[in-house]
Amino acid sequence: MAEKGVEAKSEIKDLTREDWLMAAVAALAEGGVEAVKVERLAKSLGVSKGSFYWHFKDRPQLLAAILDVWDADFTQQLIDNAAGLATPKQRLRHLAQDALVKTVYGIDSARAEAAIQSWAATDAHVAERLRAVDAARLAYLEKELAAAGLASETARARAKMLYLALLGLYSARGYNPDLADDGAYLALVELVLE
Amino acid sequence: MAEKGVEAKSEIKDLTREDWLMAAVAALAEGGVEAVKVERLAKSLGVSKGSFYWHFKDRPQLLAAILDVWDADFTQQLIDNAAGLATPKQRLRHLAQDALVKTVYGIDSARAEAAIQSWAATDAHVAERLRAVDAARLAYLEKELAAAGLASETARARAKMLYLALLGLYSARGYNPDLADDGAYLALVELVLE
DNA sequence: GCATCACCATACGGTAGCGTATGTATAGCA
DNA sequence: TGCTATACATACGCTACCGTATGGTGATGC
Repeated sequence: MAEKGVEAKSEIKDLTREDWLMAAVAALAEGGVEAVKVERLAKSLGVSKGSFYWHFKDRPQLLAAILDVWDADFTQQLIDNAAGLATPKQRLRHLAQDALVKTVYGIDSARAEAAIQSWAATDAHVAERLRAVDAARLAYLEKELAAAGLASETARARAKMLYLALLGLYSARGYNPDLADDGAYLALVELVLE
Repeated sequence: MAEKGVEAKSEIKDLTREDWLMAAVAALAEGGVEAVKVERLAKSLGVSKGSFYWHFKDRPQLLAAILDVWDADFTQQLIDNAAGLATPKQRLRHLAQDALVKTVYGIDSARAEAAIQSWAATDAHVAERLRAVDAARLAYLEKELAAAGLASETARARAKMLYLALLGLYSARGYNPDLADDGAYLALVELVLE
């Protein structure tokens, strides 16, 4: 009786490692690292934690995998997406837009970033990885600002302004949407470009 | 034999409610809300939790008291300190300096702020109080920027820029001192003032 | 048609944390 | 010398976690 197509509609299928990972990232974005608990995720996925320990060695391994997902899917593509445009100003504006609207796999990347930020404040490994990401983003901003005609010292300072404001915006998204004003941020981009 | 001066040097004195509170605020600044645990604080204070439950009803009451301390001692004085200066630009510059260097009771107020920020992302009561503080700070910045000669729409947008960047700087202080660059922030203040 | 393997459930021991109940030491005071 | 209040210690039951051990089940190979 049961149809055997490659994928039946929504049969009670086994979970994949990615299912667990995405649930974990979602939990991180919503409640911070302290919300990423094995047994809570299991309940939210409708399985027991026996499933988790099949796909992962332990909780630290899950947390490390979360960072990898964030690094690969939430971080890299930002810069890549803008690379095609002609002028530095266009690229910077496009990058700002991207940084503001992005949701990946249905997860608000701003809240994920904010969660990782505060996570980094208490975990040296996370701090190290985050610093690396920050450095890459800052270097890119600085480069484009210099290409847009700013002196190198000015470009460096203004890159930090842009990035600090972005971090603040990510932080504010979690509790104060009125403050987390995309328009204000875009206005800052214009201001920084003179 | 025992001297009975009002305060002997450092006898094994009983703790006060304030001792507990300050330890709690310090723990919050260093490890976030999740680090504010009754039994951990007790150990760090060299007493048992019997002491805690003498001074406080329960943990929620401690957390509420933390917010009160932050509100009163970390928030209000900032604006008050700048009030005496002559021109709006002077007041804004002084305010920026204050926001950057402030440590209260030996606690880095930036890290405390960052902790409260991420706390607000998962607790509606905290979010509400933080929004009120944000609104007051923003209103002040906007007022001074307008007094410095900016059009009202511009003043509002630039107040948000300044404040978002400050939040970002607070966030970065916890893990990336190079990014949390006071100089860049002060340069932003100047840029915003044209 | 039976063995194997992928995937999951169940049950367990252990820790950290909360709040409560109750005992205890000390100081002030009568 | 006893009475009382303050400030803490100790011991308890409870919950939420982690990780492990072990058993079950359904699909697949042969």
